[in-house]
Amino acid sequence: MTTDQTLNELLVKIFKDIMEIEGRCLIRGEFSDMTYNDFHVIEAIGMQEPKSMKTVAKLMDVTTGTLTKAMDGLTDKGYVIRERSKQDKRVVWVYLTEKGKAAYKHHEEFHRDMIQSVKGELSDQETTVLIYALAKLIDYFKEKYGIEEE
Amino acid sequence: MTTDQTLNELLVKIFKDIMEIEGRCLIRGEFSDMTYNDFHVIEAIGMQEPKSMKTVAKLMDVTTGTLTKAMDGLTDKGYVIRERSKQDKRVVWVYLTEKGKAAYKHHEEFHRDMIQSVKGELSDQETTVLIYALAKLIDYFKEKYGIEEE
DNA sequence: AACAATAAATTTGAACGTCAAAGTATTTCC
DNA sequence: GGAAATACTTTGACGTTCAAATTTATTGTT
Repeated sequence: MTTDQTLNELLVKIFKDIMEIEGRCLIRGEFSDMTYNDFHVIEAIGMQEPKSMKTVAKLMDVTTGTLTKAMDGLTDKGYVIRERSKQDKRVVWVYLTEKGKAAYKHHEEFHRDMIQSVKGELSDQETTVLIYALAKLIDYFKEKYGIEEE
Repeated sequence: MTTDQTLNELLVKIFKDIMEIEGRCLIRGEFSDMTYNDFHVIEAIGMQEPKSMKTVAKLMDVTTGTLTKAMDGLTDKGYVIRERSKQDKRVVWVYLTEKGKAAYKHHEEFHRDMIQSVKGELSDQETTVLIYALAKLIDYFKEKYGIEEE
């Protein structure tokens, strides 16, 4: 087995594992009525001020139509509040309820835990190489495929 | 910026990029009638001998019902051949057509390019460390979350 | 040999995520 | 005031997924 094959298989497997672990760890307990996508919407809304639908849709790289549907579910389930702007009545502001903020923190905590776990398993030197390699890969993507920052 | 934040952001970004690039690079030209999922089915079928529906479904971690639907599309589009076994008439064998094999290679090439770019940027020693680090992470995931090999 | 249990695949019905395109209400600009 | 642009929602279509029901075939038991 060449190192190329090994590296490829490891990357593919890491990818798959993280997907599976994220689903398994996030959607449980008080958050079992949520979907994987719901967490990403909540992440995009953020903890700070309200955002317009347009802004959130851009952050997520989806159409506003798609977002409207997702937001229907999140407001029904009590994670998000939708409010028509009074200044500009075309605009709808969305922001997290307390429940929504709890979900945000739950998601954030998962990521923090995962990073801690990763770092706990690696030496400082290994962590450095990992960060370097990932950054290289992102640079390469940007150069070759023109992937832009959001 | 702490290394924790860096690592988290890199991982999140890598995920997003790979999803976007894979979609953008794979589904084009002669393969523009395919979906992202189609490529994963084709990968699971493989270039070698035929596989049963059951086997492919297990490899992909989906129900056979889900796979049947995906396979409907792939046979219609001419990437896969379905044949009922004569030994055991419950079993259906699936295997790639020439077109299917071309799609397999197209997908494989994308991954090879990606790996080459990573390796091109790293020294032999760094590559060794990276492989070691990734393997360690996978072991850790398996232990902590019980993620199993397919 | 008959019958029950098991097995492989397909079908059905439901839910979700996605987009493009059409529709509604509002604002901006000339 | 009217045309164009904007923000959002709705609609219709398709893809992915599952659980559960169904069909067909094989295996195991008595």
